[in-house]
Parts: sequence; C-alpha cells; structure tokens
Amino acid sequence: MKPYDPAKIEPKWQKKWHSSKIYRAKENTKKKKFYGLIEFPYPSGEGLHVGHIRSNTAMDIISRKRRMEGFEVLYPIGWDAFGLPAENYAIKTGTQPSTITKKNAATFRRQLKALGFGFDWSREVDTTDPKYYKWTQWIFLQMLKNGLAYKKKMAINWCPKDLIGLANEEVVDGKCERCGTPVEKKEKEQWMLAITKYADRLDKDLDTVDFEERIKTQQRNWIGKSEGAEIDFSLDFKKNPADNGRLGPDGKPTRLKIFTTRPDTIYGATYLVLSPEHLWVTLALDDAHDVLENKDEVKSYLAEVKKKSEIERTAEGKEKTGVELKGIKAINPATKEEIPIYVADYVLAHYGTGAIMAVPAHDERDAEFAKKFGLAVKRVVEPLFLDTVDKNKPLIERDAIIAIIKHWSEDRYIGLKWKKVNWQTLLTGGPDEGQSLEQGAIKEILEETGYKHPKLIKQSYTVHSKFFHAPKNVNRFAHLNIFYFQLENGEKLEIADEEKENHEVVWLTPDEMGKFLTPECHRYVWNEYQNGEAQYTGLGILVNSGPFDGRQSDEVTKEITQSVGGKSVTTYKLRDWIFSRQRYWGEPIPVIHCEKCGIVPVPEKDLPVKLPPVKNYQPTQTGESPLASIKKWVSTKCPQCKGPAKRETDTMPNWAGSSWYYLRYTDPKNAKVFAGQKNLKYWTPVDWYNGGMEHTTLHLLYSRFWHKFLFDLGLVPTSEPYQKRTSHGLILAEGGVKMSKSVGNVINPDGIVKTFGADALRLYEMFMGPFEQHISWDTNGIVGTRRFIEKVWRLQEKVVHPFTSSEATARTLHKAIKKVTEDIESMGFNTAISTLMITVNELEKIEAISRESYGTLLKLIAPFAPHVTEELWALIVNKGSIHQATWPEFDPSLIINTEATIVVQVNGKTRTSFTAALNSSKEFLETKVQELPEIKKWIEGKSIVKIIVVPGRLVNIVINELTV
RNA sequence: GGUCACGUGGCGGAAUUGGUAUACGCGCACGUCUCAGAAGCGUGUCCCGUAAGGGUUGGGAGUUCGAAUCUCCCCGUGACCACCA
Repeated sequence: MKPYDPAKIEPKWQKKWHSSKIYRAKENTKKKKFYGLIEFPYPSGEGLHVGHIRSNTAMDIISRKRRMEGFEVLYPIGWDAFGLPAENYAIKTGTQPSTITKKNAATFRRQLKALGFGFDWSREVDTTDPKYYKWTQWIFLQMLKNGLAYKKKMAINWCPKDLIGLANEEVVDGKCERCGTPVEKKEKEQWMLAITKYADRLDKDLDTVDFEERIKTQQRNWIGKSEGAEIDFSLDFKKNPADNGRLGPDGKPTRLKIFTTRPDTIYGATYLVLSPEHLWVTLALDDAHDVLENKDEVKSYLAEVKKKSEIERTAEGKEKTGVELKGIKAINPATKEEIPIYVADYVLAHYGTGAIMAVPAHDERDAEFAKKFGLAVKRVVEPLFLDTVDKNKPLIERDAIIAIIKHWSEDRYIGLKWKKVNWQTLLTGGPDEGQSLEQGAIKEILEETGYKHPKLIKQSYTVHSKFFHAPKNVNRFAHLNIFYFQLENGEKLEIADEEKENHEVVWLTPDEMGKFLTPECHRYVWNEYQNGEAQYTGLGILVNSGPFDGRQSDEVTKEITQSVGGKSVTTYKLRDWIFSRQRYWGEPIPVIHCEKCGIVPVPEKDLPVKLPPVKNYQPTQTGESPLASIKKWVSTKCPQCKGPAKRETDTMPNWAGSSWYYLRYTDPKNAKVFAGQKNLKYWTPVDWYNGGMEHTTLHLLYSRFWHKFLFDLGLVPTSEPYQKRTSHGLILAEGGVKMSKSVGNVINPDGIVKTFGADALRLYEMFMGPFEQHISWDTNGIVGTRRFIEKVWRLQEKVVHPFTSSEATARTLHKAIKKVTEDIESMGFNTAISTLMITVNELEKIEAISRESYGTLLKLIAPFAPHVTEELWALIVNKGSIHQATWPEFDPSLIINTEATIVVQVNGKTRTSFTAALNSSKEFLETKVQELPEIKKWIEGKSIVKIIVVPGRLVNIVINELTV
C-alpha cells in the first residue's frame, strides 16, 4: 500500500476530470435535470475565502449525489465582477478595473479548481464582459419600454465617502452598508425600477416555492404588506371660512386622505398628523394661499426637519417633535368632532398617504406625541384576551370582577393559587343577583380569603376575556371590572373547608406577583396597576364608538370603514429600486438624452454600450460619474432625430448583472438572445439555490423581480427563478469575530490544501458544525478529517476478492446509506460525516471486506471527498469514474433491527437494559423485566403501582417509594 | 424598543412525534512504536464517591410514569427589523 499523498492524487484527478469532461452539462431531454446554483463570487483581490468553500462544497456534494442518482446536472460558476473594490483599487493605482478583474478571476479559478469542485467550466460567465452586459442592458431597455424604468428627482441616500447613491436596501442603521459612513440625503435625478409594481406577487408567490422559512419571513417583512383603509377627513378653514365647501389649497375639495390599519379605532382619533414632506403642507405654505395662522412657525419647523440627518431622525428614544397647523381643523367623520392637525416627522411621507389619524389611546407613538403636546386621549377599545375555548360548548357571558387587594400595612398583595387547575390569579368573582359589582367583590373577598374589612380605593376600567372554565366545564365570556381594595386590618373569618380545598391564599410582594400570575389578562391588569395607564394596542371590545359599542374590534373593521366612506387598501413598505450609480465600473445605462426628443433608448442593434477606457476613475464631487468627463464618449447623435445628443453617464448598481446570471448559464454563448428558449425550458427553474442570508432582501428579491418581468414578456418559462433556496452560516475567525484583512485573521485556503489536502479541507468545512449556523474557524479541527481519510485509505488492505461481507457489515453499511442519503438532502452534512466516521470505525474492527462493500463506502464518501475516493475506486474497485457510478440504495430489510435494546427504568430512572426481540409483546416484557436481578433489588418489598411499556424501547416500573 | 432564534463537557457539536444525555471530532492524560521526536496505533476522558450509589443540558417553577425536548417566569447570547400608523 502506497502512503496517502493528496498533493499527488488531487491535481492528477483534477486534470483527468477536465479532459474527460465529466462535469459538462448537456441539454439531454431524455434525462431528468438538476440545476444546482451557488452565488457567483465577486473576485476580490484577497482570493478565495474559506466561506466560499463551505457553500460551494455543500452544493458540490448535492450535485454529485444527483449525478450519481442519474440526473443530468448543471453546476455552473462565474464572476460577479462589477463593483466598488476594483474601482477603488483603480483610483489608487491607475490600473484598469478590467485588468484587475481578470487577474483576480484567474486566482479564483485556480483556487476553485484546486478544491475539486465539479463545476462546468465551459459555461463560465463574467458580468463585466461586454458580451454579457449587452444583455443586462437589453433587459433594462425592455423595462424602460414597459414603463418599469423611470427617472425621478428625489432625495436619495448619499454616501459622502464612497460618493455614491444607495438603494434603501444598502442603508443599514442610517449608514452606508459598505463603509459605515452616515448616509446623507441628496436631491438628484435618478433612474428607478418600479419593483413595487411586483410587490404583491413577490409576496404571494413565496407560497409556491420551497425557501427556508426564515428567508420567506424576511422577504415578507421587507415587502411589508399590510391591509388597511384610506379615509377622508373633511377640513374646516377657520382662518378663512370662505374656503369652506370650495376648494382646498391643493385645488381639490377640502379633504385630507389618511391611511390606517386600524379603522376600528377611528372614534378615538383625536388629531391628524401629516408628514413634513406632504404635498398638502407644501401648498398650505404657498404664498397663493392664506389658510394658516402660524405660517412662520410651520416653515421653521420644516427647515429644522430638513437639517436633520437620517440617523437623527430615526434615533432611538428620540423625542417626538411637531407643530400644529393653526387655522384649520379636521372633522372626525365618525364622531363629527373637530380635531386639530399637526405636522410631525414621525409620520413618513412615503408610506400610506403620508398622513395619519392619531389614536393616542391605542398607538404608542401617537400616545407619546399626545402626551408631549397635551392632546386628548380617548379610550375606545377595552382589552380582550382570547384563550382556548371548547367549540362544542356554548359561550356564557357574565359580569365579573378582578380585585387587587393590598395588605393593611405591608406592600403585599393577595394572590390565589388554584389547586385543581394550573392557575395562579388575582382574586376574581362575580355578584349574586341583585348585587352591585362592588358588593359582589366584597362578598368574594370574604368567601375566598376571609378578610372582613376591605376598603374600596378605586374602581377602574374593564377588560374582557374568553376562556374555557375547566372547574365549571363551560366557556366564559367574562366582562371583568377592575377594583382596587386595601384591607383596613387583618381581622378575618375562618374560610369554609371547601374553599380551602380549591385554592390557597398567598401574600406576595409586587415583584413576586409579576412572576406569579399565569392568565394573560391578570398579568395585564397587574402591569397596568404597576405602571399606570398602559397602552393597549391589541384587539378588544369597542366602547365610546357609537353604534359599534360592544362589538369585537377586529370583526368590524370593514363595517366601520364603510360607515365613514373609507376604502380598504393594501400598502407595502417596499419602495422602488434606485438603479443609478454615479460610478465608472458598472454597466452604462443604455439611454441617450436629446434636447429635442428627450430620453431616447439606445437602439438594440447598438448594444452593448461599452465602457470607454478612462484616465481618472475618481468620482466627481458634484456626484457625476467619471464617465461625464469623457466628452468624446458622452457626445453622440440622437438615434431618432440624428441631432446632437448626450449619453447617460450613470451606471447600473452591481445587483444588475446578478439579477439574471442564472439564466445565462443555461446558454452562455448565445449571441442572438440572452438565452435560447430550448435551453431555458430544459434547465429552469433553478432546482436548488444556496447563498447567504445577507442577500435575502437584496439580490434574491431583485432577481425574483427581474425574472417575473421576463416571465410576463414570455421570455422565461417559469414565474419564479428558484424552486428551492437555502442559506449557509458564515465562517468567522477564531474567537467568533469576522475575518478581515485588516485584523489579519483571514485563512488562506492555499496553505490548508497544501498541508492537509483539498479533501480534508472540504470534509472539515462540512463537519465543523450545522451548515445553516455561523461557526468559528479552527485549523486544528482539520487533523480529524485528515485522519478519517487516512483510515479510509488503510481500509483498502482489508479488501478481499472474491468475498462476501458478513450480514453485520451489510447492516452497518445500509444504515449508513440511509442516514447519509437523508442527511445530504436536509443539509445535515456534519451528521452525515459523523455517520461515515462511525461506519469506518466499525469496518476497521473486522478482518475482511468485500470489494462491493468497500465500493459502497467509497460512493457514500465520494461527494464529500472526490479525489481520494476516485483514486481508491480506480485502484481497488472498478473502471470508470466513481462520480458517474450509481448512488447506493439501502435495503429496508437490512435497516430494521430484529432485536431491540430495552431500557428498564424504575420510577423514571434508568437501572439496566437488555435485548429482546423487536416484536416482543407487552406482556412478555412486563414479566421479563421483573425477573431481572438488577431490577429485583429495586422492587423487592415495594408495591408496583403500574408498569409502562413502550414496545421496542423501554419499560418503566412505577413503585411506591417508602414515604415516612 | 419589537420580532424570531438559541443556551448541552476544556472546545466544535450529537440526541426533538417526550423514552439510555454528552454520539462524532478536536484537545488532554497514560501506554505502544522509536536512538529521539513527529506522525501512527491502543486505552481513558461530564461531576461527586473506594464502592454501592447520587448529581448534571443557563437559573427557577410547572405538566408527566418519564423533560435537553412541552408550558410559564427570569438571566444571557445572536440575527433581523427599527417611528411602516
């Protein structure tokens, strides 16, 4: 046996695989296809990151398994090569970004090949290749034609360091996602893509795909769909009554449209708030109108708001600011009451209608504002707590009380601990016929606690509760009035025995009480008592709401909306995509500005609009792209009128090229279309796409949007690009911090491959922890997977041919087949490898293994460690590549045990175990167990209460412990 | 602040329709091989206890014959969102 030498084996097989083209994907329509995708890397100067290896290996394993299962597999690779780092490097050194990109890609290519990934290198794509970005530009033109791309002057997020406009998705905590510089607002004409037109489908169609739940949730939250209503409030111009009933300052009838998700609280709307950017505010300040009494005050507030940065405006714990629009009042359409109107920056211009009705009793933000400005608070929803009810039983309504009873001298309160049900409550009860609630409360106190002299401090609000009352076996709909009592002294009667059996009275400090109470409504009542008037933002029973009093709030939303002439609408948090970048290293936006004809798209036959070479890559302080300074390139002819015209100098963000690259992989060389229909039909959708969580609201959402657009044009066969999406955890440096060049804790895979081999590295990256979880790098761990490979290598000495493996060996192997097969599907790579290690440890103990058995073992390991298994396969087992061999199937009869280990417990404690036939009867096990000597000593002289038998698993003997 | 995850040896982690906690790997200790070291191989390795036995899955309470797993409270960590009406 030769020693295991990965430095020799690995390059040898990499070369052979390349020349035999075994990873080339063909449009073989007779075979089932599998399209596995990883996010194509940005070829940075730092070279391949160990994180790339983890996600690439995972999909490599899945693809290899699919190939062995008989699928035609497409597992492609390419370069997402537009972007800031190359440009910044170019600014520093004067090197062409394209030159740097080519060099970096070459490094990546060499490193990826050294790891033995089964990519189809013949389909490599590069987003910066004009042959590629021709089609990126082409798709943009289709969007322009269809009204999805438009230009808009708007306040954009501007990074003063990178000198670049940012999409909302690229602003994190008010800072630039890349460099952490606080983002400023800047007015600029920008190209926009109307992703919001697809908001509803992007949300709804998540139901049709197999994405990890956390990914779906994050996308849904980002899209932020919410159902609500738009309601008009009419206005009363106090300063200038002549305007009433005529036109308002915006030239429209004197009405203000607000958006709310809680129309049910409209009777509690005590003022309106407009966002500072609201058109109505702008117009009210216009010199042409004279409707405000405090124009100057409002103007100075707006100026103040404008000065604030995004961070200041949204800072945590920031106090609410605002100003009243004096001279105008609004009429609440439900109560017909006159209410004031404010301008405040806590209302966002771009969401809903940019105006709200404020309900301080049931909204935290409104409450804060109302408190500061001394505005009216009107409670219209009484809390309702829904517990599980028994649907087969009627709901019995009754008035009742909850009493908080304070000790006569100490800061302690009465809690009741119920014995039959698992409740811990405040005192509750109800009046008898003819009694008042207060009398009922006093009676309950006497009956349940014995105390004779409660003094009423206060009767407060009401809460409601629907629940199943187990002791009386009915559903209750209780209207609970809250009473505060203090006892005057400790004088008490002995309480009746039957009450004693029901519950125990305990005196608790406020702290203890907080932890003691179990029912939600009791906890609410207690918190409110502790913290004073609390916000209630949940659903409940309406009060002070005219005809809707007594109704459940969530059930009357539509009715109330209609009653005030409102309209049900759906809104989204998602905003349109800012598509312009004032940068050099991106796809030029293929548009020409003509003085006569305006914006003219570049004719498709003139695509691609190529990036010209430039001397200076520095962005201009004015926020224009470096392209603007190349006069020769900028000046051109208008395609329509042939007159003088200028090229658009903005470029696309680097999310553009990645929005459709998976389509290009299916037909990467096509010069006529972005991808041919035949190939698209065969390969799409992507069957399995793995990538990082950081792309969930950016790349993943953007590419779904582009795909849906292409689908609507009939250019792609499916409405969703990716059938399945999973996410890997990041690899962190030792100590759980991010790997970064500046800290110097980046792991270079080249060194690892050299010392341990690519196979050991691949195995380690998959073994180190759960795939979806973040995990710290530990170079020491690779020793373990290297030893594992050496063990597999040494097993070759045990192979005997011809020979038949024992049944025990077969059982071991078939269990491994089952576990590994299932674990790969669920991305449980760490447990799959652990199973393989256990299997190899088992095989080491036996004398001889058949060639077939060894082959099976190698096949299971092949996706993880492709080189060493290929070598051993060629050496010991068979001709041809192991990666084209058939994936083993397990024999169910070899999985099922005929014997089972039965655990024997006494009072739940494990005492011994024994083996018995799997199908042993309960009766047999029951008797057998009592005969075991290890058990006899535990049960001797004690009476057996019962015996619990779980066939095939365990027996638990419950005995009477010696008490006293 | 909100939402959702998660918390298991010296370390990474395994075990989830509730049924032998600590699989697998790293590390460590001892042994073996060696002139010696490395690598390899073998044995051991949750805690207390000589043993019998007892204890242990962030802390506390509960449900259960039986809880790492289910429920409640508290503590801690992480991710996402963050004035979205």
